[in-house]
Amino acid sequence: MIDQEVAAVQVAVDAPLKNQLTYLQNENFSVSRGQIVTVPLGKRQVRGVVIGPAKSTDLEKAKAAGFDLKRVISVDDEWPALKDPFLKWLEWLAQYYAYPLGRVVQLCFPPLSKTTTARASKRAAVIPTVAARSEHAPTVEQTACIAGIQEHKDFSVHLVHGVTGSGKTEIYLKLFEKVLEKGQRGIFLVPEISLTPQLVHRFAERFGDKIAVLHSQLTDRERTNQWWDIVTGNKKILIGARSALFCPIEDVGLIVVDEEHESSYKQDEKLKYNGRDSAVMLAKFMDCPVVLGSATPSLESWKNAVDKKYHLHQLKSRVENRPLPNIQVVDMRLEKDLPKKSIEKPYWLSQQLYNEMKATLERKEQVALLLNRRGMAHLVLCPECGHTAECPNCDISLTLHAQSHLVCHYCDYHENFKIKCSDCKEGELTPMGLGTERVEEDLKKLFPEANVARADRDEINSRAELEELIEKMEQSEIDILIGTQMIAKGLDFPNLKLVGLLLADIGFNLPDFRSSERSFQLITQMSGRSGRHTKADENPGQVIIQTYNTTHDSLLFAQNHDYEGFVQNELNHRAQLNYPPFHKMTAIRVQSLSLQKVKDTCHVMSQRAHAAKEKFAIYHDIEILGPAQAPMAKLRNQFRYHLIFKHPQSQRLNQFVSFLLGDESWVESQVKVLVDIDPMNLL
DNA sequence: AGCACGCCGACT
DNA sequence: GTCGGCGTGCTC
Repeated sequence: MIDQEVAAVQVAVDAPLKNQLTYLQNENFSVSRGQIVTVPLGKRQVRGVVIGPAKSTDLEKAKAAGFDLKRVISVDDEWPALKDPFLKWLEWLAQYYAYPLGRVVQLCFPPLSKTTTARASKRAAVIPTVAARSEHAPTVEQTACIAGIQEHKDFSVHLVHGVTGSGKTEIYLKLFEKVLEKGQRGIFLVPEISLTPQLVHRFAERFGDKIAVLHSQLTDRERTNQWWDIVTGNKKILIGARSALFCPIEDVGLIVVDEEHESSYKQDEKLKYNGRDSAVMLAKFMDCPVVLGSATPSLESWKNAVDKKYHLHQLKSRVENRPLPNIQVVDMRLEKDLPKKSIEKPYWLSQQLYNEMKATLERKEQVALLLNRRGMAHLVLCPECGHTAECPNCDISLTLHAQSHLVCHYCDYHENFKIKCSDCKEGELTPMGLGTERVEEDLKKLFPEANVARADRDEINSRAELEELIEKMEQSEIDILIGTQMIAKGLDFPNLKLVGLLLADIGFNLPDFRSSERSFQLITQMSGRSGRHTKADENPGQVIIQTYNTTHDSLLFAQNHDYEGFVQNELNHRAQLNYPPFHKMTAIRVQSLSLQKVKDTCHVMSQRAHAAKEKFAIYHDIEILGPAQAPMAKLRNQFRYHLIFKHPQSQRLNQFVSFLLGDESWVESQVKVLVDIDPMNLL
């Protein structure tokens, strides 16, 4: 009697509802788990996924809440029903990331419906047609790595730690070849930024038209067509950014996550999932191997490898024994004491980097400079009264662009730059601090013969523009490239022999426990762009790091190419402070236009948290931090506070948070409470 | 998320 | 009078 069969189903509908809704079966047909259906919801009709038969308790609950059950309207037969390993994965996501299943499920649908007639498009083909290219024989290390992974055909996680230029992509290609031979399909996940034409080209050379690509710059029609190509099995390998995981592919034989350490795998709105972690779980449900690759693995993955949860495969040398670049550190504090040379050199450029640039350009080789800050000046300051121009909507100073515009990098606020100080009406606002725009301008004066190009979010807005830049770099039409972290990832230019990091300090002291790890990764990744194609007997690529803090751990270990030394050192710090990867973290963000409401809500939340911790033995070990102002205390006019919870087990933490937020009725109106599981960004 | 309802100020 | 702005509440 308890679980009596009733002619009703539970449906996850397209609405932000915590639970599934109960619907009666249609008299004319019967639906079951996984099927995509249309159901009535209020005055409209919405799409939903059938999760399973309703139990008598579900019916009673709905009746008690005063609902007259409605009927399923129709089955959407355009889409095949979601198969169980995949649906179970979606359920895991909803549960783990505390997000309504109905909203998670909606990510599995393409934006448009299936096309019946192909229309001619003027846009370039999504997948280029390219000639096959002969491949290099794999190195001993590569062969060992491939063999080590191929021993496993069931679920297993492999961490491939290979220095920059060690040929990780070749390993992925070989592994995918085997997947195709077995008639299975594969997923290749990359951070959005490194999903470049170069990469797609490389896969197209090997697999011809068997690949599909999903990224944010496709039109809705292109995206829909790529989606169907891979779902129907017309195409076999899906290359995509994190959202590609939601493509309901069957018979997956391998998932590869490249640059697994990248924080951009974490989505920081709506469903705040981590693409890397979700890929590992998907592989688990699909029961296939998953490969995580990086030159600088995240501490989370590294610890899993050390603990033998992941299989570790290391590549310690570059292909063809090409040498690793030579890294020098320049102390910028000593620069101002150097005797003045005849040449008028900008203050941000050290003598050493200037000399190397000159020599490199004379050899007709390329230079890339990294400065992780856009604009002309990072802030404008009145020397008379100390007033700085700040964004009225955010807790941040305005950046000067093109000598005329003050821009906020966090919202769309901008105003004209007026020299006269608006505060004391006396002083003149002076540009301070360096940005890529300023560097570009100075470089053009300093090296008038050289072609200088800039790559940052202001200059490169589309895939086409990035493609054009890459093309110019490959053709050596650019001599000096100045860019933000946009240029640090995945790019491979044979003639690039000198890399300069202008201000390595940016990021060393951000109020985020991952700032050292991020700095180490950025320095290592950027250094890895230098001299990738120098032969074993040639001079290695050069890297010059300018800094005011020459003794920072990230710098010293990066200089010696000592990843393992860095992680060991950093793991010790994290262990002492109970930070990830030792403890799991969950952040609860509270935001509102009213500062008082934010504070009040945090206060109540904190009391509830402490009460639960005291009352229940299972929660005694939960660590509660805050409430505190978020480091960006005001953003887009919203005040922001957060609470952070830590515990060694994610399951216990999850339980605690759902207990805290199960009933949100006490939260005042106009206050937003957002949960971030495994946050990557505490700003 | 949508969609309706209801309360207020502004305009024919 | 009524049109339309948005804050609030509800959906099996």
